[in-house]
Amino acid sequence: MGTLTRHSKSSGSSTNVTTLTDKVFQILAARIVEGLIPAGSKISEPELSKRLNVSRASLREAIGRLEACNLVTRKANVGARVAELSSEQLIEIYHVREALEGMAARQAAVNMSTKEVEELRALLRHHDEEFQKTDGIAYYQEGGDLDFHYRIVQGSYNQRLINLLCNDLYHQVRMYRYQFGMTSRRAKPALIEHGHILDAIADGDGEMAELLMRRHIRASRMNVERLLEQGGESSHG
Amino acid sequence: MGTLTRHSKSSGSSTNVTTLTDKVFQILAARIVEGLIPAGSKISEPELSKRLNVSRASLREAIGRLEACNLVTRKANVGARVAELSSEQLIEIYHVREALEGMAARQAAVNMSTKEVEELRALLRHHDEEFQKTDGIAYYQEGGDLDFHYRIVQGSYNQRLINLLCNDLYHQVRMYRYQFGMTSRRAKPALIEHGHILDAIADGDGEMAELLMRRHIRASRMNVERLLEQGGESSHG
DNA sequence: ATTCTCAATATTGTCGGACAATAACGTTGA
DNA sequence: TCAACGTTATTGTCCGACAATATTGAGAAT
Repeated sequence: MGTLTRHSKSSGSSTNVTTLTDKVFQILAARIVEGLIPAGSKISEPELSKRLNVSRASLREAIGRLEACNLVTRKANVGARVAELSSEQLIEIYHVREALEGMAARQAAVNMSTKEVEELRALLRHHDEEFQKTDGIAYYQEGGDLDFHYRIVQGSYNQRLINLLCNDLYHQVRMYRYQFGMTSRRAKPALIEHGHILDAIADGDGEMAELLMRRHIRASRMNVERLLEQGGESSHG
Repeated sequence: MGTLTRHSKSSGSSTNVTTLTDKVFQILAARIVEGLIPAGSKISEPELSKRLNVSRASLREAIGRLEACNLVTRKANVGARVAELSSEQLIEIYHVREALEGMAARQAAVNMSTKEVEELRALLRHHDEEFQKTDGIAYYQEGGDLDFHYRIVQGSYNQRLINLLCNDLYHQVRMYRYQFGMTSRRAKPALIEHGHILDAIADGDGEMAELLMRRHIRASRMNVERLLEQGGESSHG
């Protein structure tokens, strides 16, 4: 197990994963994000290439892309290690998200179709029902929240923005969630805020959409900062 | 010429360029940015590896990084081409810069040292003198403007922000400037705006710094949009 | 025993060659 | 003219090799 069937024709998979390097990248990215490969651990090229049954060349290209996504760090002649996640970096990412997703919301207000807005509204309704049913115990989150943000970003129709957020930052956001799984008591307020953001987008009010999105992410960041102060200097220096 | 002396010990070079792949990347990035390799042209691995005197493996890793910087685009089994620059993409980049550099200015207002602020002020004075001397003919720009923005970004001390802007976007910004060399009639207003941004930063007023920086970049974008409408649907579809 | 030095070892960076899969191209045939 | 086909070139991938460097461990000096 854990081995790649070489030259398999990506049978019915999801995204357009064509080359072997793509597959290796996706597999490793998933494992890193989900913590299956622990943070800080070394990535040995000889070992991994054997375990995945791919050549070192392909593996190295995949590692290169992991580095571009900040999922691993590399030092020349030493090798790659799974990225360590400090709380400082987490905060940095929140600041970047605030800026980038704020702009995404602004552009989504202009560029999203009414159909897309409707679908997103339906999604929020669904999330709300889920939330009522499980009564805040089981979180709609872990996908739900990111799903909303993801769609807003897509709705900006700004390809640069989409790449930055969906190909780079979201990997890391998910990684952080897996690590210290702070699903926050903010599930309900977040849901409400999502609704207001969507309202502004439906109105075509880009300025308001950006303002609300930024406030939303800022609140999330401050919540995390609070938790970090209180709870744990557990394992990150 | 154009050949790499293999295994040369990076004698007294500037940045920490250690591996061969690093050098190849830098060389190609520079050539692409400066238009020495024309936009849209194919990047042939056999040819380039011969001309640069490096192996295909090293070259491919370098190309991978170029792709991560959006300097080339790649299609599986087809190869890499130097990124085409449409006016739409240029506008997209401006939007991203507005968001990102606005945030950078906000954080710079908090994190820049008084010494750094002083140096930046001196730089602006120098730019102003240059501008007076050449009386708006020769532009202080092409470096001057980017230099200012670059320092603000550095002053944010947000590593994520720094990476995004300095490693990815600025390459492309410079590329666009080389291509349609729009040095804008906005040199003087830009200088004044830079001053005001710096004032806000010196005051530690992050909100104002962000607002001014965003307005500054927005004005630049609108200027470009105007030029694009007027001047040229020359060579980008 | 602790620390320093230096040699043995393992890993990375880089090379060259090889081959399959695919795309680009030119030729032939209708 | 245009479509089907075979040829060719390029990319994706593999393997094996070696130099440069980092890491480790053993032995020597204090």
